[in-house]
Amino acid sequence: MALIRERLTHMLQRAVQDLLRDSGISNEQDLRVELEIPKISDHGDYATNAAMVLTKPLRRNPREIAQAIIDRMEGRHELLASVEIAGPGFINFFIRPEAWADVVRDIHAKADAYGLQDLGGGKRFQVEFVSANPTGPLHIGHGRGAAIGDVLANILRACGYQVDKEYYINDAGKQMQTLGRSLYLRYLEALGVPIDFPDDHYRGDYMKDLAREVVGQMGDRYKDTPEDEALPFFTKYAGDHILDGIRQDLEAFGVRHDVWFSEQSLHDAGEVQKTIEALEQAGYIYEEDGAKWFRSTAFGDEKDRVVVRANGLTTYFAADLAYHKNKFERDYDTVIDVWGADHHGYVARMSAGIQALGRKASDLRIILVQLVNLLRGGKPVAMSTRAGEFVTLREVVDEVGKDAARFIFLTRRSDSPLDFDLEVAKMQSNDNPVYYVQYAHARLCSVFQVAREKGVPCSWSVPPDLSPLTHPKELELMKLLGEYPQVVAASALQLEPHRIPYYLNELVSCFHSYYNQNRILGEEEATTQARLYLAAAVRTVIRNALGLLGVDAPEKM
RNA sequence: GCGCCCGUAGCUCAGCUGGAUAGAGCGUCGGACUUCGAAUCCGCAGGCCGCAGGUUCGAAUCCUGCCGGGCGUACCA
Repeated sequence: MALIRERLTHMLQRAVQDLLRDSGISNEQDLRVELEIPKISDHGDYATNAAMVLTKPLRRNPREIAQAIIDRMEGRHELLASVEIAGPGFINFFIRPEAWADVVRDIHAKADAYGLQDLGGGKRFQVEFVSANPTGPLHIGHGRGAAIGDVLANILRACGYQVDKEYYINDAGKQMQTLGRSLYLRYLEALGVPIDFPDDHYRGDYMKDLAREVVGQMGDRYKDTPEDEALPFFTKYAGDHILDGIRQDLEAFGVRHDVWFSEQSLHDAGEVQKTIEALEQAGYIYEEDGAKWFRSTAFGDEKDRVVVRANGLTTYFAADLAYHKNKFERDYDTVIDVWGADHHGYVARMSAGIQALGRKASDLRIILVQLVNLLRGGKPVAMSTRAGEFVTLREVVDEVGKDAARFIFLTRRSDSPLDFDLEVAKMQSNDNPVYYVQYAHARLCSVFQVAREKGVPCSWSVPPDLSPLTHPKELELMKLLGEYPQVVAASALQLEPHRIPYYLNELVSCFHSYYNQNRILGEEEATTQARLYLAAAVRTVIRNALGLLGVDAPEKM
């Protein structure tokens, strides 16, 4: 049973195509025919700009065109109560009220699968996100990236893409040496050896904790070992344990990556060298001042970039090129990178890189996540990684909760900076948008609980008669429920997870309003049955949408 | 200097890749619980969509130039 929007879209498209063909016009590609829900209910349940868009190719008055389109919409009387031509040439469609019930039956039939669809055709996507250096705990900025990447992947999966979530571990290079040495020094310090701790080492308290841990396990075994011999142990220990902590923090935040990819493994397998050779063969490498340069300007970058320094060492960018080459060799159709916006300067060169390696620019999509300003009571909280003064993601999750933190991160466009005030997040807990949504779910569960206690039937093998659903709020609810798949699809195509929380808010707001005006239980039996059936559909959609967001849908709160 | 992002209600932000009279939450003020959960609902107030041009039937949305804020501009990782 096709949904309202689909049926209407289909009908409209056929009419437009017929009209174009009859006018002797070949298929126009870039016709922006849209079917939207007007802001004002007087403008119909749906409206289209089709006639206005056709003004140019047809060279006719939009209102005339509108009438021609309507005349060509076959079978419209089954679905439409009326059609109007309005304003500059909008066509406003008024759906027969009883048709909306199809949406509710459809939701019951699909249940958990309502909202799932096949846009991707099984195409393989990879979403790489967080990828924080394993040199310290995750902070709140990582949390935002984690929420966005995780949910984006969920949404894409819901749309029929085959998606892997990946974390790139920067476990190579000088920083790891520095990390190991930081731990080594803290270790000695914990054993009472006087040390001089350099400014450019990792100063955070977590290193002291880790050092105490080593002392607990190893005692003074490395106290008299020469630094050169001791360092490999400390480097590995620090890297492993910090990464482990990151994994646990992500877990507590509801994020689980499918693949943890080591940068070091690229070096070990010689892939960095191979990548440079591949670029050389493609003619994009030249030498200058003793270094090897990648000609990224050939693809619109501002300047060329060094891949091998004069001292013979490869740059981080070279490893990143190898990494992306590797991604595509793993047969991903599209690769999505979620980066902090402070890395935006790297977009052009990375795009150049994959193009030089033979991929289309559109095969790599980079989402820039703006920074998070952490506040406490309106005042900025100092965030310095070097000095070790920062609030970790874990602390935030412990303080405000996983659900609230995720929801706050997701209820903003990623390219908009975000103020995250801990005090406000806690103080507001009752007015927090996430509780607003969760409350609706709990409320619905409660209604069903009461219904069961009263012996009112509330599970159906056959849909009840839905004709009692005539209240304006009921029609509005059904209309909104019917839009859910469309919202998920748009969210996937635009890579914009924030649309889901906004939709949820709208749906839930409508439900709360409805609930306050009407009783579900205790009405005449047919009415109660129809309303319960609708309520169950609302609950399903809330639960499905929250599921995409990785936010719990509690039955009680 | 150059590049990217952002300027929408007092505050925080949406505005669906050009549509009709620009929305929501918070905050202010005033209302609604003997009845399914008041963590809710209803109402009032609040705007030259940063400024100025341009594109067209139509601009918060697209283009150009300014103003203001953030970030970035390594043979660092």
